[in-house]
Amino acid sequence: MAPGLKYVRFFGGFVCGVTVSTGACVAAVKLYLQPGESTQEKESATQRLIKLYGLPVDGSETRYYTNHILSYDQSRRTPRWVVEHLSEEKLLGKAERKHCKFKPDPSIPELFTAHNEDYLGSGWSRGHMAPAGNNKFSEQSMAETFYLTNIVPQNYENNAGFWNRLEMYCRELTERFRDVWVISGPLTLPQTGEDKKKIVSYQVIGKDDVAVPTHLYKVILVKKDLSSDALALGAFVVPNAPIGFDHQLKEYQVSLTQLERMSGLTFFPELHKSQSVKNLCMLDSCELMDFKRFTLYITSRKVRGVRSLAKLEKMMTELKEAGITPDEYLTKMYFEKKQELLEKESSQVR
DNA sequence: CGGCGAAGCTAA
DNA sequence: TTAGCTTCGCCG
Repeated sequence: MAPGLKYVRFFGGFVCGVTVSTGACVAAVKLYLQPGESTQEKESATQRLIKLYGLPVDGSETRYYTNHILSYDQSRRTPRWVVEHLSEEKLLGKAERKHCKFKPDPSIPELFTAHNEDYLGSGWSRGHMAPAGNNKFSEQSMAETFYLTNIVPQNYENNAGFWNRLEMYCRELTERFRDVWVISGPLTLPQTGEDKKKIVSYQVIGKDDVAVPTHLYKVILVKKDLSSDALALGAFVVPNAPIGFDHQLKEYQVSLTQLERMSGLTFFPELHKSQSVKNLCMLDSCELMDFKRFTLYITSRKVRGVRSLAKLEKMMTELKEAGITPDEYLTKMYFEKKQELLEKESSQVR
């Protein structure tokens, strides 16, 4: 392939691709034309550099998807931040994650993208920043959350456990607030050694050296209704490690300023400090599902997808052995599934 | 809900 | 024969 052609594809792919970032295109063109707009007779060496060869590009421009927005870190092969909006309506649909596949984001140049092979067998799971479960209303938007631009290497237990319950809490907030905005992303925080020196170190995985974050953050901003300006905000920094039911979400709350200092990001630049923003954990509970409720929820999800009568009975037995009594919802689902499987299995035998 | 990996199938 | 995809079963 000719270098010239490769450059064109590269430029087009990542400034003006799927991301619909017309703003970034305009900005890039403007910058490029600036030296030409100069009325000076003699161009400076700097202007010639810009005109002839251009300045470095970091690929961090804002990328727009159907239901999330993100900035990508081409060096770490993970997002820097991912923004999404949640509402009750968006959680109602029927889109299913089983129809989705993790895949490289087609708008990212091959040189800078992560691949599934980086994650598989690495000891780390592929953790969504904008969760699939927030996109029940649209197969398209759910599929887009499986692009690896929205994924970070995440501890299995954390992903399926504490972080999962935090995502559930965000969805629950839509029951009490008209608008819920969430910003999520990875952090590689300095750690103090025995000698008191602070060192930033993080694992990288796969051929693409995908950075494993030490922590994950989530900023939650809620607005009660259309008439009121009242806002509440919570910022959380969670270790990328197993976190049991003996820990509370509030243990991981930090001030927005603290998180901004850690991340190098300004999260709501137009939200003036003067405007009154309440502490989310004062206005709302900030309590995640406890063990019993969580187990009941997970079991009901498993019952929904179970294939054999034997497995169904086994699941219910194990639940009771754990000292958990099925609630009304699970009981109803159990009997429905039992009836369905009885009909199916009897028809197969004959 | 959040994931993984082995088995099985298909196409080149 | 093998790579690549789908199906299936598994776990927290």
